[in-house]
Amino acid sequence: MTESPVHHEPPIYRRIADSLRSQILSGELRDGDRLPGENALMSEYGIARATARQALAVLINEGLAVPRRGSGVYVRLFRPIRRHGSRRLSREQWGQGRAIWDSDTRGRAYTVDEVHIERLPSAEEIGRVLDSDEVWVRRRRYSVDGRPVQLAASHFPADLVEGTAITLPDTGPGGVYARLGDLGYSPVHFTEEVRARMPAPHESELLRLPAGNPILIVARTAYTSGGIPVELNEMTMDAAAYVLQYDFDA
Amino acid sequence: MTESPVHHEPPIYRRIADSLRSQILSGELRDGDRLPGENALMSEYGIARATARQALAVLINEGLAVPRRGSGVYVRLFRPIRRHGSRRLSREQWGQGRAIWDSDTRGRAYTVDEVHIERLPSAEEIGRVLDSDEVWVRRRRYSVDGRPVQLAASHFPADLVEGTAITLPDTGPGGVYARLGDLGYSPVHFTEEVRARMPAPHESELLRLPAGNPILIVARTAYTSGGIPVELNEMTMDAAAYVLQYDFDA
DNA sequence: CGGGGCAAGTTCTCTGGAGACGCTAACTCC
DNA sequence: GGAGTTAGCGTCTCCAGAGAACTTGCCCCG
Repeated sequence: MTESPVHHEPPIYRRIADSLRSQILSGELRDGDRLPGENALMSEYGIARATARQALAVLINEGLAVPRRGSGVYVRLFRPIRRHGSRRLSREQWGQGRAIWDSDTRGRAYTVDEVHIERLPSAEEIGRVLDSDEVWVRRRRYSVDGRPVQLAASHFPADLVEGTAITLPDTGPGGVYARLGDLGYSPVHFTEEVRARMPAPHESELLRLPAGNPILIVARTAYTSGGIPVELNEMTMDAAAYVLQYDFDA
Repeated sequence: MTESPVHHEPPIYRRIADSLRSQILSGELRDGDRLPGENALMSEYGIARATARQALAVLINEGLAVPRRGSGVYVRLFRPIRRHGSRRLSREQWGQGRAIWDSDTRGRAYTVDEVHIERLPSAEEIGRVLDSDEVWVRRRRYSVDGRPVQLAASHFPADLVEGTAITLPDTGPGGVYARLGDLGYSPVHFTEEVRARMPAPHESELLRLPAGNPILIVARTAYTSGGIPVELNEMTMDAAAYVLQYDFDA
């Protein structure tokens, strides 16, 4: 019809956000630096407060900035350390990873906050995967420096692990996978990984997250080399600020 | 405003958002349904337009709703299919997964849009991991139904794959891992998985995403059973709408 | 019956203003 | 010098209004 190919300029708030983002990603603004506040943006660009807020909201939304009420908006550049070196992973040791929390910190040990163990009738999907009517469920909460970052629920076929330390809070040296090895289920193979970014439904209390906070869901199933499913693990993680790095020494 | 603030009560826009979210997650509102629009919320709750927009923005932000200009805001419930059954994965077959796009569709074949192959001097980090000065880089773009969803860059030590089909666009039957197997590097072990949610810096053109769109970065390193690193793969995915499910038949 | 144009409905962008609340640093007092 | 208080600053929430841009369905016309 008319001149529709008018290359529309992006709206003001987006141009400001793009400018700030490029300053962050280029290194001009560093992690922890304070972004220009609402008043500064208002006077600098001659815009209304709501527009300035909108520009900052873009960066906050993207996770590049964190607002602190009464103080300002600060850069939160999250540069994950990808790896420490080239190390070979033997499959049995999976699950002994370390967590890297934010870029400037050394690896810190995962700590397990809470452990709940139950014997339950298995839900439909879990029963189908594990081929078992009853399962032992290990629920664990992991924290890094006291901040909860991960919920994990591992399901084991009841008849397989009955009477072993897997049904106890303390699984002993080497953890669950060592106990599975004691039972002859070793090495363990992992399959069917699922990644989904979803708003948190109600797990918020345990992770101390507001409802709707984006979380990363990872499901992993473990099979013995004989093809027997021995574990179904579902991890719910605060994805916005979380990087998990496996770093195997042995 | 005259009323004194109740101590810990969430703001209006958040209460509305919570209400809508619970309707979505409970199934009361289904995928594709139209949410009440700005005008409807304004009259229903007696609020200003900006407040209604703010409530809807929460859900849009969380990925539970998608706005369509001139039409409305629609529920976009993303219910990932977790798994098809219990199948054992042999490690060599990793990389032959299928993608499930949205919950109500059957698995669709990944299609590779673009393939670029280069021999390059390896960047610092890649060189350290692969222990090689030069690498062959395979860049691929994957699409599902014509929509680009994933960029992948796989790096191989140059001396290891020189002259093989790995340096060609078409790697032949079985793909890259079969060719690695031909070379005697089989089975392949994967380690050091990294997950990070980041705003897209500039890859936007290939994935047709706006800058700042959240993407999921996954890095995976492959080692032979002898501990030789043979591949460093970095995947950049549109995480907001993406679920990758590995489903191995053999 | 098909196509073009129009109008209603909806979201998007932006303006201006106001009170509440949290943080911080300067200040006062002991 | 140390501790408590206070004022200023900055973000958070919400109000009211208006034009632009886009979608959709309806109506008119050939």
